[in-house]
Amino acid sequence: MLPSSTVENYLKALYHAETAATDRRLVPMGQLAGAVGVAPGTATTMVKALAESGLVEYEPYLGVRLSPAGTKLAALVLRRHRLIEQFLVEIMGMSWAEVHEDAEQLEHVVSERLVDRMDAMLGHPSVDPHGDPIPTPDGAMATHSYHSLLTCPLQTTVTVTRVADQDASFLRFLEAQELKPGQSIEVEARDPVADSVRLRTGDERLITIGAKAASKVLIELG
Amino acid sequence: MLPSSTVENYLKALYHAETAATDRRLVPMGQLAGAVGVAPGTATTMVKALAESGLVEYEPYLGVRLSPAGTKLAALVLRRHRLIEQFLVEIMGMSWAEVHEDAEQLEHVVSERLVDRMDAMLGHPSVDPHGDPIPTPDGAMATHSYHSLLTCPLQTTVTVTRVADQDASFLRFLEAQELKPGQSIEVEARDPVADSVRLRTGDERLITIGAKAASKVLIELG
DNA sequence: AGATTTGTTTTGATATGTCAAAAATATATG
DNA sequence: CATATATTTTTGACATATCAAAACAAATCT
Repeated sequence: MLPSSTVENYLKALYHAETAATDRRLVPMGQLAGAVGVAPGTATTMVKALAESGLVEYEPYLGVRLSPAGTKLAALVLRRHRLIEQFLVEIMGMSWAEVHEDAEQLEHVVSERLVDRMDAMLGHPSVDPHGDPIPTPDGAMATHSYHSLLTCPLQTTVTVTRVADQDASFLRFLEAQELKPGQSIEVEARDPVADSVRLRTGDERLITIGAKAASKVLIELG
Repeated sequence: MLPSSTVENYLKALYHAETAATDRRLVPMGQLAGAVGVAPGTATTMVKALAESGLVEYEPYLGVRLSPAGTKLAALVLRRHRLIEQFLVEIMGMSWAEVHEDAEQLEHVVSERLVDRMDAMLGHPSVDPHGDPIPTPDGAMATHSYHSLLTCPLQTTVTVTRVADQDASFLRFLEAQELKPGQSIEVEARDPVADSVRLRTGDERLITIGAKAASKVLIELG
């Protein structure tokens, strides 16, 4: 039986929660419920069903983690999602700030045939418009540990490679400030008291952003 | 409240049933249930709910017809469906025989933004790959009465303009026989006893097809 | 430790969409 | 026109996914 879009959304949320966490602990139910947007009790019910199907491992009162099967399924959903985003931007000329919602719907209905076709038209891309890696058809995802504008060395040219946030207004802000993946910048200074980071963009403009925003802009040295 | 895909499918089935019928009678429940692929009782329940929402007019034991509001909604679903099919064929290079299933899923989730973008990329097409007319954004559909290979004059050059069937193997057959919309042919003869129609294709091949198949190939004179 | 707060599970309901089979109605046949 | 056949509706049930609020467990704080 193929997983409903509801199941796919729970698995995706778990995948994100697990990769966001530094350690390998269980994801608490409250967090999962919040991520999926349901009441806590609903998440409990659903997780018990997922455990029944072998997609997750569930420890009552402690939390839940994806099983190998669940991890693979989640990766395939992400593959669809990210290929769709790349397609919407590259082929259909949509803004990287507005494709997330569309991809969120389409990821549950596109056929494998369609995904393969998009993949081919895009030349088998390895990342989506936000720099997120696109898993392979067998569910393997390149894992890369990034610096962010909050952790990288100062006064050094770095390249934005990934943005860990899908919020449209944040993405539009980054676009306006020339902070999209691929663009080069330099961190001038950080001010822990003001909770801010001062940047010098490629065209020599100086801008200051908050620490939380800075932590979402992932970079590579050079 | 926006209509679920289930509702959209019922409306679409009714639209097809109504335009397929020569007269303007009510669509019987059994036919609707068959078209949607549910048990008769299920259709009754659903139709009562649709009537409640003002999308159909329901006459117990007699049948059901779309209300003006229901007709418009159905036309908008068809608009999405047909634009998607055209997009999959023209932009994504998929076969006209295989796009129906994908469109059937996508039609319920594409955003208006996405539909508009496809429409623009395609140059605001008036028909889809099967020659079916694409309704306008306000739900207006060009109605055109066609001849078919079963009713058109003999020994006269005609152009295939529309195919009233979505079956993949039938469409592949037509493609192989050079009977896609746009291609010119001539009806040599009809044999009522053998229930067949003999055609001369553009490249002078002679082929014979059954009357039922012939009735699904719609044409224009010249 | 005992009490409070926080987080989780259970319980009882609800909404949507579906089926099988019994009951009701309409249509066709002799 | 009365009965047999078709179709349609009703009924009772089920699956999925959800919530609110009560019950329960764990962690935290004097």
